[in-house]
Amino acid sequence: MLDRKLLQRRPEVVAAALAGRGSSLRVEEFTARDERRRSLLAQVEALRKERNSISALVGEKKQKGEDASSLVDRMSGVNNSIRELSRDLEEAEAGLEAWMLQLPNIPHESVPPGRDERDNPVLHSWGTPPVFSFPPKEHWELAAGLGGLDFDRGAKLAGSRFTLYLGWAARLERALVNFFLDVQTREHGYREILPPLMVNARTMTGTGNLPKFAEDLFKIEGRDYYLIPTAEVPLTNIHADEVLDEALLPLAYTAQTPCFRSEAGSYGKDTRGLIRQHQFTKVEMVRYTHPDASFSELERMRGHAESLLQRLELPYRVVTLCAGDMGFASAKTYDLEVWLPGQDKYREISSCSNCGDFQARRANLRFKPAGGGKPEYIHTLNGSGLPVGRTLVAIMENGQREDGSVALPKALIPYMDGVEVIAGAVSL
RNA sequence: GGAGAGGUAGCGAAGCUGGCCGUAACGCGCCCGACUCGAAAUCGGGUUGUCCCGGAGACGGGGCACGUGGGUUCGAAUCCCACCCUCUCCGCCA
Repeated sequence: MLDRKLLQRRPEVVAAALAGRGSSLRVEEFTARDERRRSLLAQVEALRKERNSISALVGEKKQKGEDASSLVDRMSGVNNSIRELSRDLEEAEAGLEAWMLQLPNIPHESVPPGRDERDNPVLHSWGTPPVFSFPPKEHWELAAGLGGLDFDRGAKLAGSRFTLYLGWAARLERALVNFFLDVQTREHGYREILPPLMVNARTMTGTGNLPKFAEDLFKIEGRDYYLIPTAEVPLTNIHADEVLDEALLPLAYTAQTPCFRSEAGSYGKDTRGLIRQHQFTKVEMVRYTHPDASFSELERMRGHAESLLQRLELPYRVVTLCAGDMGFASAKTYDLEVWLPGQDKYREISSCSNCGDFQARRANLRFKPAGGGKPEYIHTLNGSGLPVGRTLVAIMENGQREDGSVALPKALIPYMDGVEVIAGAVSL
């Protein structure tokens, strides 16, 4: 949610930002709605003031035992007006609120302009894509020889975009989760959280997943429960409606959770393999920071994600998302793209965003400044560190050998009971 | 699911025979000051949020908020109804 004051005082700033994002919302609509709301509010408040003073007079008279019936008569007229105008005011407020919830965040000034992913500049690259003496396979082709990933039975059990992991693949999934959490908690200072996997609409609204993106979510029928599409949702809402001491900042949380996504808009995309699933495991990072620190904290958090890829010896590059390609709630986003030899291209594996105060306004996340003063909105950041399925894909494709086996990164071997190579004969 | 208790400021807690008690008693915490070489202890003072109007600003005027939403009433933290959540006991359950 954007600051109403900003929309009131500098509508041109918001208009320019919306245009840069390719949004069709028009700021003039805010102005019209807000003016109507404020005019109604002024009327209602004046009437309420009158009601309060009459009511006080009635109280005095009654206490003295005097007759107050003329005042009581006058009050019924005032009350009727209040009732009518309040109804209009409520409608105006609700309409404005609904409109505001549709507004995306404003890109930070350092965000490059652009329409879509083709306009995302590469910040830097790490590692060298491996050279193979044979045509590298995609991960699902490798899995056909190695077992471990049973796409057919996943589909039988649940449907398309569900996969059954067996043996080494299930074990590798668990190894990656443990590896990621160990690094994040021991070395990067994150506190491990195990949040609910279902949350209510209020929580989904806090992060910006509702009301606009209901289509992307799985909802429990007949109940106010939604399956989380990422741990960002519960982690960012942990302190909703709280006022934290400034001394607590920055807070850093991590959690590994299944993520559930309907993938409603992606029919036909990535239909084979693990790249795009309805359910996948992800380790997420969330940071709550002082407003002055959020952009430096974004760099730090991106470093945490990069560190994981480096330890896994996976070549990647970092791109800065252009204004037109950024997510709804983000003020600035870096994507980490890992090299996939089977696809012969870089594919997104981590997204690190600074949402500024956008989510904090929705979720009512504030801190009390150390020197005293009014509560201020916290800045929230989130990043994947890392999604487990896509990491498993990258490990398979980058570590593949001519015989169809897969050499594991050294960092994972302790987590795999010393197994160094996944081959057909491996039994885990 | 059944029975009972409760949801008030950052935290704890009073108020709940309806009207100067909601800038909300009292306690803790926090901030400023005194004492001290300094600190602790002690003493004095301060400390809700939000929205609207006016003002460059210090600030001034007003509305709202006692879990949420309704209702009764001239007037509701206080009475009534529904719902949500927490705690205790019972039942059921991994």
